[in-house]
Amino acid sequence: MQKVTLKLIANMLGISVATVSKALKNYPDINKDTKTKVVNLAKSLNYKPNSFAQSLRNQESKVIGIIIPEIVHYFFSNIINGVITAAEKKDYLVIVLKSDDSYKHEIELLDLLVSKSIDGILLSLSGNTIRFDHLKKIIEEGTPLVLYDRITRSVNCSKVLINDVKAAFNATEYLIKTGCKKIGHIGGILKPQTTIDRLKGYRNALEKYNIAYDKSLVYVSRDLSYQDGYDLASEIISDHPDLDGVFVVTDLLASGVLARFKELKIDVPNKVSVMGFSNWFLSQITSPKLSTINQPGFEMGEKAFMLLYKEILKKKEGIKYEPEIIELPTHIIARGSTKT
Amino acid sequence: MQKVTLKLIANMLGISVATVSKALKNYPDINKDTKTKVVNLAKSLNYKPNSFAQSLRNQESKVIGIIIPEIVHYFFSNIINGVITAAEKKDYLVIVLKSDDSYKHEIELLDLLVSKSIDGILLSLSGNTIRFDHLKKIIEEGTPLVLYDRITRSVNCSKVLINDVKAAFNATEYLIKTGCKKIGHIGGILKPQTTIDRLKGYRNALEKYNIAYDKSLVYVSRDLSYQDGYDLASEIISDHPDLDGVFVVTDLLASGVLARFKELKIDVPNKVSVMGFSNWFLSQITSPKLSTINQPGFEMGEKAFMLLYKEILKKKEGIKYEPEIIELPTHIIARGSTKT
DNA sequence: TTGAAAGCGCTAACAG
DNA sequence: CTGTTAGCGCTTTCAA
Repeated sequence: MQKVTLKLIANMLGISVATVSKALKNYPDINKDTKTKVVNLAKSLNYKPNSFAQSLRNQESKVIGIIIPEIVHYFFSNIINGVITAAEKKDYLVIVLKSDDSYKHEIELLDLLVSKSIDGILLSLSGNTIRFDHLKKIIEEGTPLVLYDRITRSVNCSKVLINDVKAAFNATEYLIKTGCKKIGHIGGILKPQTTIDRLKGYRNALEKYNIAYDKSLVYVSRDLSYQDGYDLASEIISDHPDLDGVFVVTDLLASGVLARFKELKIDVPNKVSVMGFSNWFLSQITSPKLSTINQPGFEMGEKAFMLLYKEILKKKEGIKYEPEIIELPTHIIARGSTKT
Repeated sequence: MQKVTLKLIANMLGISVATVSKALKNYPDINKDTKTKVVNLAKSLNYKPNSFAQSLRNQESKVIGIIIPEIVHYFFSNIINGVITAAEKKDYLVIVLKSDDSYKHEIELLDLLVSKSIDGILLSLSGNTIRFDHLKKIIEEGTPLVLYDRITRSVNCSKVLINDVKAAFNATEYLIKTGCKKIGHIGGILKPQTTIDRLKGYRNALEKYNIAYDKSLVYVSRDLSYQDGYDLASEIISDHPDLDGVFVVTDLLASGVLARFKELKIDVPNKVSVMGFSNWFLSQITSPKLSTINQPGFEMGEKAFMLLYKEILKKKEGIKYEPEIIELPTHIIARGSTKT
């Protein structure tokens, strides 16, 4: 099948390639007749510009890349969904890559994306990224980069995030205000900043209400899995039989806690209240339903893309771009796993 | 920042662009010394070939596209995960697009992908796609296309699927064998073939065990949502108080059914057994845990990519490719929502 | 063993 | 209003 190029059209019409190109691009200095002729022929031949040639010429691909720690993950898929939705509106395509929470892999993927000359990159740090030279390099080389969710303060670029300290503070405060006195915390080792911030919020709340911080009430989950929540629930309750509340760093983990408590016939919320974090879908179907903090994934994806898009435009126009940081609001969703 | 091209390297070394290109590509007819010099300089300058120029020359992009009905969806994200994982091993990047179950949108996206000259397309039909000319056109135009999960028999291309009839038959048979006599079915209106096939499997099983098919026992969900399952559960049990089993077309829907039955104090599985389909993660955390059919999403994604990859290679070599169809096995996962 | 030249398809400055 | 020309960066044939 003969492929349709500007040249072909030009030859058929006996005019030059340049004229055809201009006619198709609505240049003002083209005869109306010529233009109609070209446009019609192009349409009837089903002409599609060769995007490689265009990209080569224009130095832009209309493709961005997103690197995400995990794909099968309620919160992260919401982010992807937000990004794809926003990107589509601006005629951008999205290449999705997963870091599997590996620092090394993250470096490789970033490199891969840069070598493909995508127009920009959206990144949520792997749970094991501790140095940031690879990010700085990318920014220096001129590829727009926006961090979302798992960010770092050490790199100067646009970011979309929630205030984990504040959100965790609110979660813990809610437990206190609904009558809990001995509140545990199950955190994670991954996601450095996030985890640290949520623990901090938990501590801040205790402090504000004059509850002494007890290190033995803080547990650490290896992998934030359902199973791990299940196991840690046994531990925490046998270590602290008088526990009456627990703030869990993520809903999946919290649902494991809930399941184990149920088996142990521990009354939730009357004996122990459980507060999750993220508002995953599954928090609506546990029994009792899980109280949690809403973490707006879709919106985070949308905003992250918009920041990146703005930066791409500025870059094209040769204007310096000042990084922006967007903090998305969170709020408590009270359900059956906490007292009223 | 000066960008590193073959030309730059050639100038620095006082040799020609062609020689540099060949040296970097391990051509046999290059002087060893020249080669080392080139390779070293390229490395020290951190040379990255311009992928647009390469694509333009070589007519290949090493990028494929996948169109999926929904992003935030346990089964589908597993598929995406499988595709991305397999693609990465072969140095392919994956553009992810969602059709939102819209036929019109599906056509547009396909068009978009083709115009970007990606190397191949993976597609799961939207729930509203009833004509297939757009697919045939793509195949004719020479873009490799592989259908997965929601396929159609009307298009001659490679496919990866499960046998929905058989799987639904097994599911229903399992209910019968564990003592259910009056078995309902909750199906969907979307996913034409899948839905139809699962209903068929249900009917086949009834027939085999001489249970009369009763149309009034078959319910249709609009959107396969949790809420819809919840609502339909009320309906089915009030219409048929003596119901003792129900085969539900998807786990999410089934979990809604389970929740409603629990509220109504209907003993699952002793009064009514519930069988889901897909083995979503959430089926492990309902109470009781949901018995279901395992649908291997990750593997489906992997296989779909491999078929596409084979086809892309064949196309490059100019060899005709015969479509292949891979049927993935499914099996019953018996949990607490069915009798033993 | 090397390099000149052509060309992938498109765009844009400039001349006519 | 139209066409010529140059060039984006790379690959490959063919001649030297």
